[in-house]
Amino acid sequence: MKRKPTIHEVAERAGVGIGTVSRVLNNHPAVRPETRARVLKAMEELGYTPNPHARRIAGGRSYTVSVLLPFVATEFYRRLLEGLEGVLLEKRYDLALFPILSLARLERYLESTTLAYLTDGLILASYDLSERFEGGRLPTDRPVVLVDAKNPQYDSVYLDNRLGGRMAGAYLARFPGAVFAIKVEEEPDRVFRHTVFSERMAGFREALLEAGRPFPEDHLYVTRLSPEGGRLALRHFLEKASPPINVFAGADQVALGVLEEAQRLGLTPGKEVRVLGYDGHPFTEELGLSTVAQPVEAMGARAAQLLLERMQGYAGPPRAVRFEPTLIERSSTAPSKEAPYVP
Amino acid sequence: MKRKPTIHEVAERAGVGIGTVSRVLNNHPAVRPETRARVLKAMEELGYTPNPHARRIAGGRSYTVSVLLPFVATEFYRRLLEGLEGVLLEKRYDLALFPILSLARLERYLESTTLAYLTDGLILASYDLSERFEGGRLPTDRPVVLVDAKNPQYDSVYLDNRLGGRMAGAYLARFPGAVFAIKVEEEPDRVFRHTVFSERMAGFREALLEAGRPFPEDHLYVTRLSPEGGRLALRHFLEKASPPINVFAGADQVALGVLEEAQRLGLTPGKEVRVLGYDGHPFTEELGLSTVAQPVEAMGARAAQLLLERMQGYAGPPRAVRFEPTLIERSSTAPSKEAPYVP
DNA sequence: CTGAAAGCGCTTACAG
DNA sequence: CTGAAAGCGCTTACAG
Repeated sequence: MKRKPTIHEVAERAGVGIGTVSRVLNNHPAVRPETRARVLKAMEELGYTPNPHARRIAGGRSYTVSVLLPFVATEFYRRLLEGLEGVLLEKRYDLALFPILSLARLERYLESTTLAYLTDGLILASYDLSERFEGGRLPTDRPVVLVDAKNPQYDSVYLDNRLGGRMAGAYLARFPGAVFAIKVEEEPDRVFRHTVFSERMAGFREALLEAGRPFPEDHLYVTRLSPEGGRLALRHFLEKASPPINVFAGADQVALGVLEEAQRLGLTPGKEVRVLGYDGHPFTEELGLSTVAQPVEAMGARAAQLLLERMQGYAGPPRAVRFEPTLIERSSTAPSKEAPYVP
Repeated sequence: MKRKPTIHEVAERAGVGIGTVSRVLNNHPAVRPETRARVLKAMEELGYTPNPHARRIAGGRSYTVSVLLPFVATEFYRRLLEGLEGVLLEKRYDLALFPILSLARLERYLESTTLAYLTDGLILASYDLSERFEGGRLPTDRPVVLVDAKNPQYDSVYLDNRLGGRMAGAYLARFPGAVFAIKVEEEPDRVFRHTVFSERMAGFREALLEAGRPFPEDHLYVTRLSPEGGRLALRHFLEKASPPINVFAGADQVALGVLEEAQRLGLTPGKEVRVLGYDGHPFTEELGLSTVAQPVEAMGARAAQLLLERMQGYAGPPRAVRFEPTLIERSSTAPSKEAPYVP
């Protein structure tokens, strides 16, 4: 395999100095359009791509951003990364992912030796770090943006999960039949714990209360995040009440299992068993699963923008960007078009 | 926050040239022990740590290794990384983790722009890549080592899962009562599919056959990898046969659910329900869960060694290192000490 | 608008 | 065994 072309070869081919090549690389305005075009062409022909290590050494920027995220494999993080990547790649930034498998690892990430620390900025997903670090601040001088989490010390992009829970409660309260809910359990051994599931459930209870609908304790089923948890939950609920019943599944993954089990039992979703998910993941559409949708990609994109601004020197106070969920009604709660939902 | 110290400051403090500092950094033999000691002391006092970007630029090595692994959060990968880190950190190499969320991402990892590609070597975990890339080779000129996977083109470290399945089958065949098994389903949308669960089950069936024990089709329950899957499985099995029954759970995670459900139903593990897991994860010990244990940490360590050799220039033919599992008998299959298992 | 030069933090022959 | 120098692939004032 032959060596990667360098800036020198590009310069030679384009008939310019290496400084000029560097300028087009960095979108410096002081380059004549024709010159720029020639350089771009040379890069194209050579298959040139800049060496981030050299950029880091020379200019102090490596054009890569670290994303620290929980080591849980869900559609949520897939979508979040899509949102982040969308805006970052466009600005020619690269992402380095750092799944947090343990606290020791997180700390190592933040040590100065590791590459993670040597990137230009950090996105921290889903963790409330205030309890873990002194003063709630990460030991880094790089800009940091939180997403799916909130902290007064950093720019944060988050969803109002309590509102989402309230929407779910108000919606299901309209229907006849008992109301049930599934709460996703936080893993006890998870390095950091996030509170999204509790928040959803708190909002849900509030809304039911306001609607005057009873919600006895044994109408709540707690399980880990898995479709099988949803299956077990539905079996449990059917021992408590007869159809029609209404189930707020707390997460689309779990709602999927409720649908699977309903089908196995010959119960019609949207009729005998109304199921409402949470997340708005792509797969809900083809399943006809009603859901409280989070604009995950948009949240990721926004977080990336905030970080970009910080990396470009913005030094204002921490910003908190709040997103709201949307309830999407599909056949799992409303088989017919007769009664479209109007909040 | 003040700037990181550089090699120059270390040199000055130690009263030597920067070349000498670099030599002790790289364990070059031609350094007088006293000089080395002085330099080390200066580094210590300054809190010096070398800049990997500069090292990469200057010497062609960044002392970081990329680990590409599936984005599935299991104890298995946690242990694997421990094994890898153990030997790599000792040799002053750093790890960069690249969870493979999608095929597009894998390909981007391997493009020359990204940091992943710019590390010194690659560890690829659990994926059989022969179907995905032309000629079964990754588009990189860095050394590559596979772990928990096997490919004739690369150094591979793998477990004999078929043997593990056979051991499980031969072991459970000794007991009275019907034999059941849980097969973990491969996620259809997983970028690459690994075959470990099928291999285990194939070995299991073989051993039962050889032992003359029947294994009807409906004694196999298929589920995703989750404790809840194990709970559903046990309920299913108990509709097919009365205790005592024997369950090969295929994975410790799933076996955990079988134990949970047995407890819920008031059935005694090791007596009414014998449960055998697979993986040998740490949590099995305190649960008293019998399991077919994989030496995951050792596999990781071995893979790291192979990669280290390659990075140091070893150019021999691909090596395949096979590991064997061990059956650990605990109370979930043998409540008393009366009949210790001797294969 | 552009080139030549200095410098980023290292490594590595080259001399001594 | 060790220092001084050249060079890795870039960026960025500095002159023009």
